[in-house]
Amino acid sequence: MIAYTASKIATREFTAKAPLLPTRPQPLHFFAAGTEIYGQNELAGCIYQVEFGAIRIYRLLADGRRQISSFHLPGETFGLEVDDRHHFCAEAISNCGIRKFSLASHPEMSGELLSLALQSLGRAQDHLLVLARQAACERVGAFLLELAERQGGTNMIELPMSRMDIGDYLGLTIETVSRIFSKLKEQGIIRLPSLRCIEIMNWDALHSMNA
Amino acid sequence: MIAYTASKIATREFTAKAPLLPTRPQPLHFFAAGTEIYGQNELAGCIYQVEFGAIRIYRLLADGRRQISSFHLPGETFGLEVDDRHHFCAEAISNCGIRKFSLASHPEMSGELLSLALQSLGRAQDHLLVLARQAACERVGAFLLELAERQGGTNMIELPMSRMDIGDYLGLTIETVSRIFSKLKEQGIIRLPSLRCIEIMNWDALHSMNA
DNA sequence: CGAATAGTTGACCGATGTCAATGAAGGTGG
DNA sequence: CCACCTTCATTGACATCGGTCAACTATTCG
Repeated sequence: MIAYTASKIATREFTAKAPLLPTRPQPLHFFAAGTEIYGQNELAGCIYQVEFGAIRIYRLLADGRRQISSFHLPGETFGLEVDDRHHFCAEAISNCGIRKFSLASHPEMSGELLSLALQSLGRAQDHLLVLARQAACERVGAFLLELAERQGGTNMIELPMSRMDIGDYLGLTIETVSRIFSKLKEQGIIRLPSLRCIEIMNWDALHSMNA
Repeated sequence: MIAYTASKIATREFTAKAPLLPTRPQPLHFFAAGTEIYGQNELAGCIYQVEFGAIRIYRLLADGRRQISSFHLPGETFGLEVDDRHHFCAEAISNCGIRKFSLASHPEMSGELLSLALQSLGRAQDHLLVLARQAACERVGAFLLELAERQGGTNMIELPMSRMDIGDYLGLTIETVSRIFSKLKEQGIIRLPSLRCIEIMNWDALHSMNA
């Protein structure tokens, strides 16, 4: 659908991360930005690992509200479900390369599943805390810290996702997200060299937003 | 600490639920209302099953804000952690009887762990959706439906927890929780025979609050 | 270069939080 | 058994944060 240009494949996305599933090389599947990797109610049974690009996992409510439960960056895995159906959609945010592992045909992976499930659980619980008890600016702060950490602790955060994605992840509107970015910029806590890039100038300030 | 009176042990709390861990009878531990079952940062490694009573799992932020991530009713299990430490506190809401299964000394239970983890994950994800994208009255509606379902689909819901617990679970203040209960009562959707008991009069209305 | 899309900013409003007063329930001691 | 006291819940008045609507700006893509 969308031309696959080199510029889309950001350099940092090739950084290696805990390679959980190196059983044997699986073919790399490409997904253009915006395309669906799997849909709600489809049969589950595979684990996906991001090679490059970024993906979002989300649900839709009947009235169109969307809730993004997680983003996944290179090296990270997704696709594990509570039962044999997908309860979420997975979509490529940017152009992606993804490796797919069928659980049925890789029984040697079953040992990994518990640790994958626990990792997902831990992230969900952390996210829960943010959504339940943090104000908008604290949510954005937590989001930036989380992204920075998952990108290796760098000052220069790359944002593969749109403001709308961020809002749907944090339970905020795009306007609020935008306003808070502007406020943090005014306060010298971050810089915004470009729309999809944030430089953290004051880590302490970000950390002190959270308890 | 608190006298253990028969009246505290509500009758419904003995109803059997999916007995996940019937490996062999474990001694029943008693916890008085308000007492801690385990604390944050303590060593983990056990699974707990509620025999009767109710417990809350929560974290505290530095400024005192509390987030309750889950409640557990008779038959349900809790205590599984992402690593070897507890990241949450567990407290008895009412007087409780609890069975404790050490993972180390019950290797035959390891098969259950994945399904326990996935069940926790599923609940966390559902809760996430509620907190991220639902208004206060929708949250309360979802909470009532969840409790009713976990109590066997009954119309008469017993609330073992205080308004403050409910607020800390739903990311609301006690005043808001109280106001919404009052509003639902006015609209004839629920009745409040007593503080800790809610009768659902109009299921459709509750369901239609959520998407 | 122009159109479409994404992001920012401002004005305004409403939902929810805060603070305070009142009311109800349950436990304790007389 | 009653009265008091403490704790919990409800209700109201008001403030505030964040959402909504709308205009404007910037960026991207054709």
